[in-house]
Amino acid sequence: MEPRWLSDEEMTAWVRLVAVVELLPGVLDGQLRRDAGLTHFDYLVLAMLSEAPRRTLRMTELATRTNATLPRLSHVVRRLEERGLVERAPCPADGRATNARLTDSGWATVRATAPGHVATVREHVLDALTPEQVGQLSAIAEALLTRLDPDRRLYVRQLADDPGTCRDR
Amino acid sequence: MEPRWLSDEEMTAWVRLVAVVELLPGVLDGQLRRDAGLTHFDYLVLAMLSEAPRRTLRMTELATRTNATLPRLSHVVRRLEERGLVERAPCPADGRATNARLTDSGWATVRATAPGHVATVREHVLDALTPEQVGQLSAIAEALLTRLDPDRRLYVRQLADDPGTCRDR
DNA sequence: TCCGTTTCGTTGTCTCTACAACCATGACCC
DNA sequence: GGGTCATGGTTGTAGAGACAACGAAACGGA
Repeated sequence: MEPRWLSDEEMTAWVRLVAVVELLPGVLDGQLRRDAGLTHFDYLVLAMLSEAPRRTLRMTELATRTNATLPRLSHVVRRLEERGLVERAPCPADGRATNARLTDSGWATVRATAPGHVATVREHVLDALTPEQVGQLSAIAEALLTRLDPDRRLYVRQLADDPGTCRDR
Repeated sequence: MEPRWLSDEEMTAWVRLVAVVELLPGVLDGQLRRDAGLTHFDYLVLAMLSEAPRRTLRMTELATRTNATLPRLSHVVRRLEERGLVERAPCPADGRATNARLTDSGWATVRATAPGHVATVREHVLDALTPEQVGQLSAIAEALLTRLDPDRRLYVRQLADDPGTCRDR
């Protein structure tokens, strides 16, 4: 059962996409590590918390918003907690759940780090594209995510009424 | 020095791109690991060798074509050699250089693995896009690579007369 | 109430990657 | 020839992710 092979156009697009996927994390990690001792994933965790009400999210919700598995997030949050950037506390309403909260120190770190990070994103990604291409990229990435994450469990969604935090009943 | 912030369109595109970059490697690694015990990067190394004349490339050239650093490649090739998929031999023409060569076993592995890998690429990436979007993706990725790898040292290029292999003088 | 199942999260182990240090060879130049 | 520098590659080690196993709390019937 031979599969449908790739056309030249498809092969070119695929090779380039693979190269981007291989190189982009290194660029992001490099800048953040030099400037703040953070992984890009660390930054993502802190950023998601910083945007949440009370700077607090449940681990599961945080994993969803950072496209991560729970074990991975657990390790990362433990390390961030050891550095004083995040706190963990059991959820009063659900004994199984844990709330992660951004500390003042973590908040300060995010604020100090964001400008450099945004500059890097501009320099290496957005400013390389025309406004039209930014729109195309958005649509393409959205289409890919429907295949990469069919259940739509991951990546950001509307937050209308669910704060994602575990509070008192 | 506040940086230029991101517009809504830019932010959306960026968030989605980050999600793709986060999820795609897992999908590729997962299928290849289950079916062949290979990392996607392992597969890339084997595939590049399989397309080279005499199934042989110098380590530096192989690193270029796989978008990898030399230390990383060195570790990977050592492990592939331990599994009998690749051989290393000093280059007769340049005492510093090492030629990596795909063994018959490695060749068989590539041939056996390629169909499943291509099917995965189709299913999770290319078939999610219209032909027009494939072209857009190609152009966008090309534009990004000029920023991510300004020296153009990495990723595939024309192979006109340079075989990339170190042979006898 | 009791038992089975699901959900939530942590931990241990193994593999892989990044980074820096290192060694050997070749190239250049006086 | 003998410095000096550049190039090609390997190795050691420390850190981060994948995966599986585990435990604890909630839920859902019988």
